[in-house]
Amino acid sequence: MSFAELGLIPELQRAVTEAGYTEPTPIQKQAIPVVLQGLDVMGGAQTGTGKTAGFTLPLIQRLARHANTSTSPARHPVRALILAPTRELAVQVHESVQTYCKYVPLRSICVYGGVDMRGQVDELRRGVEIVVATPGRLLDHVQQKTIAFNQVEMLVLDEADRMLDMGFIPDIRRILDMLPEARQSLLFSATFSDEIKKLADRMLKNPQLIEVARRNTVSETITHTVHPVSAGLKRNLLAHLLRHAPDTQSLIFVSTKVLCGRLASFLARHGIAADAIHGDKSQVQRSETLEAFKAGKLRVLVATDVAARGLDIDDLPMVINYELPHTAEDYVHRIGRTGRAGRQGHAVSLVCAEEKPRLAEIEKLIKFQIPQQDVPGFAAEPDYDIAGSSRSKRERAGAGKSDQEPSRNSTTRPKRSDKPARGRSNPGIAPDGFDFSKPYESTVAGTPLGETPENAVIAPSEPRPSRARPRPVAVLLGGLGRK
DNA sequence: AAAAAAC
Repeated sequence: MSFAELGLIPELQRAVTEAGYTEPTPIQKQAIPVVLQGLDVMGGAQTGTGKTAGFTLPLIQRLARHANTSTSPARHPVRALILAPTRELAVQVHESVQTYCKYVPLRSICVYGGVDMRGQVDELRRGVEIVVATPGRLLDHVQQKTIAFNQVEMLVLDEADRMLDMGFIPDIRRILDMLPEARQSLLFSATFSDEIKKLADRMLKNPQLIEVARRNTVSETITHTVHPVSAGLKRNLLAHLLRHAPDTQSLIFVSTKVLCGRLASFLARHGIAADAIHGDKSQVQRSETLEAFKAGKLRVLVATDVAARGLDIDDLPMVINYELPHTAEDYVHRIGRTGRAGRQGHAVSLVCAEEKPRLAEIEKLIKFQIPQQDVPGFAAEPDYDIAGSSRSKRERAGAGKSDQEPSRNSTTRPKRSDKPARGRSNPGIAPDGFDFSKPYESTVAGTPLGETPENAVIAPSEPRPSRARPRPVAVLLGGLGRK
């Protein structure tokens, strides 16, 4: 089966061939003919299945029926709207649009926040048929009257379930209310919850259901590994793993923005080309970092779940879950960044005792047990199997050390008990005295070395200069009801 | 539970 057989016009076939594709993926085989007919679509597909080309190609062809070669802006009204939940995702979809528009006289733009509006306004004024956007900035343009929706023929909602999670639904509703009734609409979502169905009812007319690759299944080309490890040794283990795979580019997921930045600078300070991407970084930084990673200038990208879904990085061989995600579904999304398009991929998870329930949930969802592998020198403490009870946490906090009982922390910080208690003999303190498992506590430079395994690879480095912290310790502890 | 997204 070729793209020509799906009914694509020569201009698109040529662009597809030049992009290096010969055979349509299952979702493309299903979606392209249906969209070409002008029907509404409710689509369920994982990322990495070719979903984006599955809707951009027929969308472009529909618009190309009446493409206008005039240079007059008035001849280039907005005719298609594609909405995505994150800026990176919008950029990526737009790249696909641009690739396939190469031999078709249609103009497109990507519109998102965090950057100056003027450039976008100028481009809109010159006339564009296809707008790829994140909802907030799009509404901003509506308010400024720099965009008009009265000629919109097609609407695509990508990653609708994520939009829902992110609270975009009111924005989506407002946009829907402004669009012409007579239009073709496509909705893509990884899950079909009641809320998604409600949105689909409102947005789609007589939708064709397209679903490939059963939801929450993972690619067969990915090998999964769990390394049991105590929380305090995680970053040492990470450095160890990275060192033993020197030519491997990897994407590392953490669950908070603070840890994200700290882990990246920790790795960078130890000679690994690493940077961080998360929502508190400026959009310029986010774009530059992602580009540097894609270009191979960074070996390691540390990310929050901003990067969990949809991001397409070619040939990414390894994803590491520094912390397991809080919902099992996010595991599927995160590791979906590797092993794409039939390639081999590795999904490695560093799991401490408190995360075992999450691991069980993940294994239930993906329907198989992930092999566990102890790394010599980093194996989790004996009570690894005792998940959850605060008593075991307290014991664990002092595990292997008899000289000091860090009772202060273990009793006053119940919510952070999965992190190692602070103390002189805490193995969570690295040789440089930097304990980044404690987001809000400053670490005194020159803290005596903890019990680091013999084969730990952290090189000694300069004591970290003490610097101002965003929030004083006393305030935080007070807030948690200390004493 | 945390993350993301408009100014």
